[in-house]
Amino acid sequence: MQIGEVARSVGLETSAIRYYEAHDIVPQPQRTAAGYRDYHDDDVELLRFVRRLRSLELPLDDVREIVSLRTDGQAPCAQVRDAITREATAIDRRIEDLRRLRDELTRLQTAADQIRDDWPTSCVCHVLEPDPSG
Amino acid sequence: MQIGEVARSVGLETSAIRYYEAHDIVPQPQRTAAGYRDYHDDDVELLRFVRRLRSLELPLDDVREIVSLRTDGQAPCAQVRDAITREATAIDRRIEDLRRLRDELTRLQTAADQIRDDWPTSCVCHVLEPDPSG
DNA sequence: GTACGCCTTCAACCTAGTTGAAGGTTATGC
DNA sequence: GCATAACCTTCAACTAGGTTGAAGGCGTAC
Repeated sequence: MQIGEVARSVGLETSAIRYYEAHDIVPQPQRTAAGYRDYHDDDVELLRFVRRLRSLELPLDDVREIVSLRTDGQAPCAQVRDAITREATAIDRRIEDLRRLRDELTRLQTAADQIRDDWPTSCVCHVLEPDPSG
Repeated sequence: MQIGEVARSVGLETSAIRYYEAHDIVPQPQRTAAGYRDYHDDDVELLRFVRRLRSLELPLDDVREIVSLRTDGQAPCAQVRDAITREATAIDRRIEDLRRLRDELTRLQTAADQIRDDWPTSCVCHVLEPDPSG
């Protein structure tokens, strides 16, 4: 199976697959006589697994560890569990940050709408002056 | 005023200030005879303004445009308004994505907790198998 | 004179790939 | 037998927004 077909089947770009190989996320596949990558079903399954882990936005370092356990025949359950917990915590933090930021942008938009009525005697940028974080 | 003092005053790293200068976000400050950057009050104000825009996570390209209008003596209100609107939209999308992702991680954690009771006959990684997005 | 803390530039590194150049391979049609 | 298209190969450079580190100069105090 050529890389393009694998890519379409798994839902990755060929460049991403080569990238994973170059960065030791997945092992190197066999090659044809012409030097083309030649993937077997197991390789495709592994790439599908990687795509799944990345779809959870797990960092590649975590993915590398998990995949290496799996290809060693060990169950990477504990590592997957830990990685998911870490990622969930990080996402909670990020959502909270973004929510605060979104509220601030809304406040600025509201203030800007009011200021527009005074145009051109006032400027929306004055609204930016008070920086709460220092 | 030396760069270190400016950095402490404004709340930026010295490396970030040099980065902004190198990438034409802010104009180059004067130099002392020894080649040290020498900032005036206006420069510091401008850097504070940049920090404020970045605290809203506006992209540097937007910041560059807004700052260049301001240093030309024009009111960058319209651009600030547009940039804030774009950023708010992007943040809404990102929050929605993260929320979905967070829900999926929660589901996985729940499933993992149930599977742990069956250990070692089952593996949390089986929970990963169904990939909803293809 | 030397120790410390500041400053300088430049290059490399970070994440997770994407894009493009230059060139080799395979299949199809004529 | 050859053109053409659609694959594939490697390698380098680019993305965003900086941070980190090396190698060296400057300023002041002891």
